[in-house]
Amino acid sequence: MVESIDARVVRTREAVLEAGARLLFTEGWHAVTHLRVSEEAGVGRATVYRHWPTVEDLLTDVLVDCQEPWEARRSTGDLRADLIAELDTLVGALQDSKLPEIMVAAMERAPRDPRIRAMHDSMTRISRGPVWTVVEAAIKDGQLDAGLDEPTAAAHTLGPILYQCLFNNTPITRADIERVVDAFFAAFAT
Amino acid sequence: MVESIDARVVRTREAVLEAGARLLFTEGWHAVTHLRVSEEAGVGRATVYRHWPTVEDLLTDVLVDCQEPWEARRSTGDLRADLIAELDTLVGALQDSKLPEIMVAAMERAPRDPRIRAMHDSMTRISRGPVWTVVEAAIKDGQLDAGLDEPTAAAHTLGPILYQCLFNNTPITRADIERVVDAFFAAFAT
DNA sequence: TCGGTTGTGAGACATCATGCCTCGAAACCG
DNA sequence: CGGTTTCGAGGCATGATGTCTCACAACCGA
Repeated sequence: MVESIDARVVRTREAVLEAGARLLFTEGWHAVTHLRVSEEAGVGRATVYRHWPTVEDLLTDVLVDCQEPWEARRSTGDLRADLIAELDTLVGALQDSKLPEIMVAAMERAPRDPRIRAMHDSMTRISRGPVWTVVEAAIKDGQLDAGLDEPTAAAHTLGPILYQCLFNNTPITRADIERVVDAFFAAFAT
Repeated sequence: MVESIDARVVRTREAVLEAGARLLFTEGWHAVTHLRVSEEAGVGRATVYRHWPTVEDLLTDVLVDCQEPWEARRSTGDLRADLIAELDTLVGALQDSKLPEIMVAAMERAPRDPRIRAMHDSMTRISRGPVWTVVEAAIKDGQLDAGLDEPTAAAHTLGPILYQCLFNNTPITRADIERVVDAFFAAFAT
């Protein structure tokens, strides 16, 4: 038997989460406060507090709400092409959104809030998954070193890309991605 | 002709910057506020405001103050050993201080504050320098690909290490460092 | 040594964001 | 339609922040 939920609650949650996501992805994490979100959503400030007592509650829901499962694309059998394609997708997501800022903000707050840490871990896992799918298959095929595990594979593929994005602060080109993939193969191909 | 500076000013600046650094490296960025710093330094709150109107002013000075030039150690001629040694130093600094938190905090605030961005760039350059010194020498020796530039070399050495530190959140062992260095050589040795 | 100058500490004060609460009104569900 | 629940508006307490004043002590230069 399904609990029926008050239509007002549905409307409120929808409006607030939508406004929260808009604020998060356009102005960034710091803009997501009860006050700003309530204004943006056209909702009473107290109402936002009622549903999400803390900003972390709110942000958690906002992020869960917009984490559509990011599945790995179908393998073409060409290991190099597959890996490049996956990293390309990731880079695309990094380039045209506030994703880096959100990741960094989550990273910064993770040590002080278990829910944020959970979100950060979840984001890490999601970004890592597709790469690992490809790599894992290649290991089974005997094309890559069987000693590779998921964190290590991620560190050697996502690591350089994220470094360039977060520290070098330069746009990531197709050539950059190919260099990363080729370096990865040079190091771990059997 | 040198401007003589009031001894009281010197004392205050010294005490405050020292307290700021202590707070920054033990409790982290978020702990550095005018109030906390003034208490720690045994100085009036208004005095801190007088010298550093904003927290960013304060943090900038604190960080500039503790960025002793981080010079590369003397090359032993053994490329692999030299690179491992440099990365080892970096990892040591990462492990037993709040450095990761500071880097992340700077990263998060950089887009919204030019001074913080400058600090972040400066930290990036400082961390990158020793590695590049080693790599540059190896390129001149013909041991490494002449196409390597500083950002790329950093991405492929510091990138995986920082990824492990910031995303995997696992301690970095000597073996991890060696794997990174070996992967780097496998990819870029001539 | 001394006197004018200047930094300091203590604290008052206004402001703002936050979190909590209450209330009447409106919308909802059965 | 009627009891229940949510909503919006706004009040209130709190704590952090930034500014200001003022008496005092330390400083510097003569």
